[in-house]
Amino acid sequence: MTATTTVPPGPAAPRRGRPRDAQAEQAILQATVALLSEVGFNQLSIEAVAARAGVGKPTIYRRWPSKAELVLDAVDRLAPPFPTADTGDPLTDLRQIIPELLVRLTSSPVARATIALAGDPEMVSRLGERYLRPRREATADILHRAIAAGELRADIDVEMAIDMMVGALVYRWLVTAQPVDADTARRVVDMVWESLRAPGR
Amino acid sequence: MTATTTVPPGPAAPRRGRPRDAQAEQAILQATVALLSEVGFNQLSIEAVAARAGVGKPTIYRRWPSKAELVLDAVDRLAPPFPTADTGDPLTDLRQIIPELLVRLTSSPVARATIALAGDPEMVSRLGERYLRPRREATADILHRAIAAGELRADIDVEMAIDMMVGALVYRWLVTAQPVDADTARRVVDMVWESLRAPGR
Amino acid sequence: MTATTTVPPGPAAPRRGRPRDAQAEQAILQATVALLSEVGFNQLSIEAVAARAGVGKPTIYRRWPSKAELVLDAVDRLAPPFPTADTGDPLTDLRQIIPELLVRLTSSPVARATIALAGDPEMVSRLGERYLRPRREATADILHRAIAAGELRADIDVEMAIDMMVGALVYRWLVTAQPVDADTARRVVDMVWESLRAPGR
Amino acid sequence: MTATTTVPPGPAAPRRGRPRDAQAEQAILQATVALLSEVGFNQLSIEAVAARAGVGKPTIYRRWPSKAELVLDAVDRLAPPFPTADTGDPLTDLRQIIPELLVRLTSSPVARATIALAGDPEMVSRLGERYLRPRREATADILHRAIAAGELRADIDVEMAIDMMVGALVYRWLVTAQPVDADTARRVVDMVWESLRAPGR
DNA sequence: TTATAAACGAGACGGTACGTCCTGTCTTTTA
DNA sequence: TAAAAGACAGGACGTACCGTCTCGTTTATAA
Repeated sequence: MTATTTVPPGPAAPRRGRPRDAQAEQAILQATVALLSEVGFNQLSIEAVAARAGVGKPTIYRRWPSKAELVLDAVDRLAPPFPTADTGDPLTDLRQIIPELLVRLTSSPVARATIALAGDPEMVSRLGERYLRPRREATADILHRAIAAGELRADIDVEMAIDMMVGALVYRWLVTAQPVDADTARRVVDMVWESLRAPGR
Repeated sequence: MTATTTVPPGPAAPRRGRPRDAQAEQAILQATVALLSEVGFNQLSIEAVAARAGVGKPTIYRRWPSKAELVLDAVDRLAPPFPTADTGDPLTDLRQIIPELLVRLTSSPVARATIALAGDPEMVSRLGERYLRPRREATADILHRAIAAGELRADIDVEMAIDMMVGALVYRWLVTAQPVDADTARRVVDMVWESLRAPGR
Repeated sequence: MTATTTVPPGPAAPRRGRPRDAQAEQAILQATVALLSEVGFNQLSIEAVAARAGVGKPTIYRRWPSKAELVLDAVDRLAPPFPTADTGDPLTDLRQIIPELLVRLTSSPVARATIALAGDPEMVSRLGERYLRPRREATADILHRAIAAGELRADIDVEMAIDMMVGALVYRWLVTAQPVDADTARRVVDMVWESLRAPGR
Repeated sequence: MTATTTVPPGPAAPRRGRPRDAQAEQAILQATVALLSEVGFNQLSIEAVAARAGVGKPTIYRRWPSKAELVLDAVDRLAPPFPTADTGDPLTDLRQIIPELLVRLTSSPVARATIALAGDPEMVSRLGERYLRPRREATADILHRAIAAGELRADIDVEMAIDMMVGALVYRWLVTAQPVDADTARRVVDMVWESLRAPGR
């Protein structure tokens, strides 16, 4: 999604004047990502992004009102494509989707930089809406399928289950400052699955 | 612990010249905490801290080498006192210690500001050493007692169990931007406990 | 004269395409004059002129290559109509023409703005050619008539005499930042006339 | 005179904190003068002055609130030392002082740049107070001595006489964009002197 | 009548400079 | 000798204009 400040009123809005340069936008986002992984969020300056992208500063400010918004867009643009799985077996799906998601996330060059956004509550909710929600919903679907199939208890708190799986891994990554490997991720999935299993299965 | 750059050579060292003003140090830390909760880590400036504390900038730089170190100290100084529990029953202990810890943590005015420190891997490890480790170890002790008592399986990964409990709650707090209440924390504890219980108990 | 960059090749050149909008030109010049008297030459921006005139910036740049040229044209367009006099008596003519000229000049809203153009030698010569020369020549004519009539000495430096009259008044206006009144102007004329009078008259 | 914004309250005011660097001030004024003669007032940027002087921009803004004030000070600092004369004969004094003053003024590398200041009435009065007034008064003294000696009429307007001499020459320099030579200046002095001479001398 | 050509307003473009704020250091006076 | 005060060189901020360049839309002559 593009962070245009003025949204065109409709599909047939003519947008007078010279249109915005799509190449410039690409160059800015790429420069942002490159610099994020080089110097981190706090040391990132709009000035440097403009220089690296070969673009004037106003061209950046015309599109994004702040550094945080720019980084939000850049991270979003660069987010690893969401892994999906529907093998018919929910546990297999989970064992595939969660490790892949977390491994990708925590090995992304901008992942840690993204954390700095979490200092601002507003940014957290923006990140949540654009980045986390779709991934959460896919995971929730799998769990609901498992409940429908009788594999998991019917009274479980699906949201909490997701928080346990994702939270444990993200927290571990954050605190230990080391990437999360697929094996660890799978063990977490199994532990949570075990604690939610329907009795007698 | 105070981050003095020049450590006194011994307990009986007279330290020539005018001694450092302990009041100034207090004022600086208090001003830091106040500003952290007002404007957040990213917007916090040494300049503003000095002004609010009624202190010169060099007085701050003499004691702390960077904004991050200053914040680290301020957060540490303000950290809620660590809750302990040893009722004899490990589950009761966990049900007491974890909710109290998390509720305090996530309602602290500087909690969110602390997150911003996580953007810098160096700061993460510093935070971990000074703040998280003692709390982790107390929790690990409880789990080890439970294993020794035969209440939990002997082959469990204690570190991972802690990450699941704490991570789930921290992640939920971060992502939903809402405080964590004692009831939610207790449910997480119970879920994890259940998944680790020794068979037949 | 309008400072068109591309001069039409002749009076009967049809110039294909849409002709330039005369209304736009008027609006631009008027906006220029208005802004000149409001903010002065140095603070005048093409951007503001375009906005005030309800015109795009290229429409201005298409006609005038620089701010100085635009202001030159605007000043020229607004110059007070040149007073003339030929009563038969040169002193009477001078007493009429010089005060009127100077009073008009120094009370014009753009007069002071014009001074700023004098910072650029190129602009000075342009201003001289277009604005000052015709007025100078009319004044010189009067002095020459006076010489021919034997009222002034034959060996006087006419150019210098003009500089004394006009220069004294312009300088006074510039330095005292007050308008020049007709009475003062007439006294200057009389002083200079006196110092140039033919002996025995 | 130095354009310190905050004037020390008295001669014995200690002024706590690090004092302003006199070398920096010199470097700034010299850089200003150099750039003025290179690019003129309108093209002069504070940025370039700071770079040339090897100084941070705030160091300039701490001392001078605007480009105009800085230039005013630089011009003042560079003003040619005021020529004086008191030979006993007022006409000789005038013939000496006026040409020297005007020749110096109009040949200074920053003279034309100074003209741009005249676009702002405020600057004109500042310039007048600091630069023109003392020179005017010296000239007025000579004329008053001549009146007292009976060489000039008692009823003359001294201010106007000065405006005629100085104004004619400045105007000529401005309009013809050529330097004023000593001979021309002397002829102007003589013309004005002649028109003011007491009858019978 | 239909191209073709040029001007129109709007507004984005790469830039430069603005004047402000903050950085981390250095220098002075006071205690 | 550390304190406060405050100036220092430097660098990034976000803004205002610069002068140029598309855009899509008139408006007029030429084919």
